[in-house]
Amino acid sequence: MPAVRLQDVADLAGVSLKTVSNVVRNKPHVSPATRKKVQRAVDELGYVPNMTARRLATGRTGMLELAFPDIQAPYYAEIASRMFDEAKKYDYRLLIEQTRNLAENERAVLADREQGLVDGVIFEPVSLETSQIALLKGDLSLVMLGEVEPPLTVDHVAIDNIAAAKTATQHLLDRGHKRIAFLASEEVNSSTVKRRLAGYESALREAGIEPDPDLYLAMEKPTTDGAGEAVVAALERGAEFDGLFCYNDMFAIGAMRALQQVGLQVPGDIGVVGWNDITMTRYSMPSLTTIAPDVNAMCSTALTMMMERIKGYDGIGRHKLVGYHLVQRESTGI
Amino acid sequence: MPAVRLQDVADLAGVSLKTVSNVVRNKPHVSPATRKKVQRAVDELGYVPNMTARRLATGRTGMLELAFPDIQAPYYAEIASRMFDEAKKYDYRLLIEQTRNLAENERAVLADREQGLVDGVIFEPVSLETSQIALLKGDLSLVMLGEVEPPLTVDHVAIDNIAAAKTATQHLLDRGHKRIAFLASEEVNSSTVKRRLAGYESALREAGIEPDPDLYLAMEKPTTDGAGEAVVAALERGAEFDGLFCYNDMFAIGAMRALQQVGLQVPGDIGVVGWNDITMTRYSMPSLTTIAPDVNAMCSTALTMMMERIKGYDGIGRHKLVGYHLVQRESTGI
DNA sequence: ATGAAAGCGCTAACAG
DNA sequence: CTGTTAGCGCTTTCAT
Repeated sequence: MPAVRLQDVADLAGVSLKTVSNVVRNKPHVSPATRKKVQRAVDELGYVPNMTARRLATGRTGMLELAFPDIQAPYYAEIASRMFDEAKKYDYRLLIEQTRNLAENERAVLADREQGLVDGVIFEPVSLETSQIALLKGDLSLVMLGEVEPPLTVDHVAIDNIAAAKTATQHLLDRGHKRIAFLASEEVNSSTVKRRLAGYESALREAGIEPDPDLYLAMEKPTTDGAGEAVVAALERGAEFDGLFCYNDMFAIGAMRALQQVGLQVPGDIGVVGWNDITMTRYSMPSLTTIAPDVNAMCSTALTMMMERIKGYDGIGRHKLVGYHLVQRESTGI
Repeated sequence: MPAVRLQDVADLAGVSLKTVSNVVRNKPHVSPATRKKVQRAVDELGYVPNMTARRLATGRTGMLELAFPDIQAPYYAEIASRMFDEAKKYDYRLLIEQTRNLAENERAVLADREQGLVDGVIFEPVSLETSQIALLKGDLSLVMLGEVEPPLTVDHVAIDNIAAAKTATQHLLDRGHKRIAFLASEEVNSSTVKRRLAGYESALREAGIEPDPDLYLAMEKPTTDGAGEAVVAALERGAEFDGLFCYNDMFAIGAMRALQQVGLQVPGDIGVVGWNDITMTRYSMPSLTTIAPDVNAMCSTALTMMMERIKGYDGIGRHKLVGYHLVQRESTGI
């Protein structure tokens, strides 16, 4: 079954190669009669265009890269899923690349594009610094996701982390919790942690509460287990809190499990809030109150900007914020 | 920054295009001196090979497609993650395609390959029938995952679902549970459901228990919520059971949540076993006993077979089984 | 409206 | 060990 080529179809239809090409790509300048004749030959031979050849000729790959830490993290899986759908709208396919939080891999993401594999990269870096990104970017069409400060030339979409963190903390305050702890790992993404911490502190101060450094629960390991361990360690060293705001949902789930294991009730003794609204937050015991970023808007905004870049827009980097809301569930009462 | 080509490097280094090509691809037949000279030119110009052109010339894309229902399902996310790593070993990249359980999409997976985008497809179908797969396959390098009966020409890797279901049921029996229910949705993948049901019934019969049709809990919707609803419905119609074997972990988590919500204890009143050993099973309340397929072996076996197919092996389809084991957690007592 | 010819950048015979 | 010559299959001027 040696691949059938444009020429084969042209021969069978008795027209030139060019005409077949026009028919296949639905270009104008072909008479209906010719079109029909060619179409029949295409069907008969089962012709399918060779994308690689088309790419070489057009210089367009029809492929976008989505690079983030880890496809196994539910939040990223959700982003991937949405991006797949969004890319399809523009007739683009998505190539996923996992950085595993390694600066080395993040660097490779920006360098790889020269391989001509993709037309653009949508990238959520966690380790790479702004200066490095600017350095490596070159003329790559790049859109960044998340909180890392992008270089001036790079488009960027995120949610307002400070405001959202404030919302989460305020919710805990509203529910009557007074001593609220903040659980995070600097290892994940320190600039984002800083923003959420700022929002958390700001909410406390507005309520007349001075943030207690003792209630900043830093995790040793940026994992679900690490979250549980950090909470238990805090309890053991005598830290007292009745509210817990977690950097992400998995940390919150790990923390809730650890709390319940040492006999504390959620939300009875401690109210817990997570971040991301991953699917599992609806099924954890108790279900988890969380900050839900508008992932749909994030993905569609990113793709829109990407398409503009690909089409040639070469202006200064645009910084867009998308919405979020707090979803209240059992972990903060009902 | 107009892309620098092989010829540009050749000009600068003062050698032929072919020699540069040899240096870039680390081929032999190049003197160390020349190699060094060329390398310097490559570095100076920042030359990076154009993959598209290379593909067109070699006919090899260096890309594999992984097609399955849904990247957001934790089990598939795990498979994807492992496959990414495994593919990298062979210098292949992975293109993910979600079928969303639609036969139409599954058909497209098998047809798309002609686009020449990928060298092979690793495919977990749930809706497509064997005959259709055989029809559409053509000369595509294909390896199938999961329980669908593959055509004679197609390679296939799976775990022994009947034996594993038997193991799960036996475990419940061993823990003293007598009336064990089976929770599944025919909609997910009916042939797999049948196999697991067979294993479940076989374990019961060996224990001298006649399977009670009343304890086959069929879900209306193949979702986590659907699992909870099915369990509650069964309880309401008076079904009595003290053990529950679930088609997958998410269903088990949904079921456990529903059971606890109506005041039943897990494992006190009802022992629960899931399937897949997704990460969340370690953090659910209670943590979930589950069947853990050897995903690593599955992925490496699939890739090995794929590489053989790509290299030209054209024999009959090979059917490989990989291992599994039962991981005991709190949902069946400690 | 259709056809002929010239590449896209690279690899792969085949000479030298 | 190095250089020359054809393509890979498609798109795209430029004629016709």
